[in-house]
Amino acid sequence: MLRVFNTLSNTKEEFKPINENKVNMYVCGVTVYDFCHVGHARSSGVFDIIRRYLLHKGYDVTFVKNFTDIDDKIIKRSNEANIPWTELTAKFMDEHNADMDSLNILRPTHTPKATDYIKQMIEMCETLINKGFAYESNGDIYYRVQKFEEYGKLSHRKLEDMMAGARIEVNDNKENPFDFVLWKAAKPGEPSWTSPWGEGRPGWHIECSVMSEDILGLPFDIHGGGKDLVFPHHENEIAQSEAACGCMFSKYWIHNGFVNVNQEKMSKSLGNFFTIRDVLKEFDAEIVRYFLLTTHYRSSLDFSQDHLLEAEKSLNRIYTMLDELNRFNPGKKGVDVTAEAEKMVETFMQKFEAAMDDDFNTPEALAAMFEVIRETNTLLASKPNKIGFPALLKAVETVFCVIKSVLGVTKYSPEEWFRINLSIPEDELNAKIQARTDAKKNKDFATADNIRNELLEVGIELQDTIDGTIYRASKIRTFS
RNA sequence: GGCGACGUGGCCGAGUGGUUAGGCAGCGGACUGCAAAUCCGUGUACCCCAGUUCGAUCCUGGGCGUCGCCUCCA
Repeated sequence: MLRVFNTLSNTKEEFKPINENKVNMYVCGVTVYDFCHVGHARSSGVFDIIRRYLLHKGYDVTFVKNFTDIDDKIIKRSNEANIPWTELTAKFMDEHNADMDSLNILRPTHTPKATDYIKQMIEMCETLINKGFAYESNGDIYYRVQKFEEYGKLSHRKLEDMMAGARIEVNDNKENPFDFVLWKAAKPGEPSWTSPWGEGRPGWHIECSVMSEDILGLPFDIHGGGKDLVFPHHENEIAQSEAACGCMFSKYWIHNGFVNVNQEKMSKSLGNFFTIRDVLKEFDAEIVRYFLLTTHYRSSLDFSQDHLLEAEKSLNRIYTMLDELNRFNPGKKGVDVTAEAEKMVETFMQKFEAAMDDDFNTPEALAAMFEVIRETNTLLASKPNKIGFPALLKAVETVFCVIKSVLGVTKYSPEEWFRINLSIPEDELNAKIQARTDAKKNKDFATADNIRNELLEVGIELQDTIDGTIYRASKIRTFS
């Protein structure tokens, strides 16, 4: 039984989709005016894994992630760069997609853009005005927060409490300082659309209300995003959508924790962010993806080079096992490990699903995977015979098929993984390995060790096995 | 000021009212020409104080500390 933590109830709840086998989910995407940073990677990674696990459970998942392609920051940035805002947003949508692809994040089923839904946003404004939930003021349209009795139910705060500690700016156009804008009148020179209230453009929150309803219908199953969106963004979405339709908006609300740098939230405003692009120059995308799995999605995740290096070592351990498995030649002698292999898969599946069923506990799921790795290494050391080895191979394939499809890591073959960072031509390397093998044959261990040390300095590690010498290349890093 | 989260062994990080998380690093052993990889063994861990309990790291109350939301933000 899958249990998910619902921000709305502040508890883990049994997950029961509204329609049998169908899951509709909507995740808030990015405002496209800059490159994505690691915080975006986390959010995207988290919801990708949630989606993949739901698929694994057999659900038919429709996954919507929007692009916010009109807002103050976009206008500002396009003015600064002196390029049309549409060009700016088109560029960063492409860049966003490239980053997400490299992180092995499945493309959403739908990726609506706010500006494609202007008409529907105007209609929702009209509906809300007609129902008394919104009002016009100098060409702006505001949501009348006090009219929506349940306002605050997601973020668990009361309007009165918020008013008491209010530290928000006074705006003469508003009836109440917590009223938020649905539609704003255009200033001269700004991009704008024609509306019943004159030229203007949409406020931020309304796009998600409109696009989710248009594509998924109401209510839908899961609405997600970063923790920082709980208030005001998601609270406001609920107010708009539930007031407009008179029904439930989303059944489950899922929010991911932040990425921290030195105990502080990584954010644009603090300026302590790393773009995905920059991190990928130093670390393979799979390392970044694995790193995201090492902490539960609701906790904050501390971003540092050390943690990425640890993630890399963990992946090395995984690929080492897979490599040794691939290279193993079973003999006539040996043991039949069929029973152990079958038991191993069974135990893994049980532990893996229990972990993921418990609010997508990926660190515990990884622990189950590492148990398979140790067990497999042990079984390999016991020399499986021609009957036992295929059973072991099949068992490991079954396990890693799940790891690949749900967690989205170990997409490489071991050969690829240990070759990504090869720093010298392979011919040259093979020649050196041959020279060392010759030296070893002549008991000239000094020469052999020199060659080995020389290669180690360029990131290539040699290992002697029964079937000859193999190599593993790792990235030479300039820092630390 | 209002609301909330967190504090686990050298580091990271799950979890539980009494019985092994897992990874990284360290130490001892096996293996190796030596290594590496791997396996085996190895750690008086749960911020402080009080309470509930036969028993609390896990429950309750208080304290200290860190962080987040309340303004754009994944």
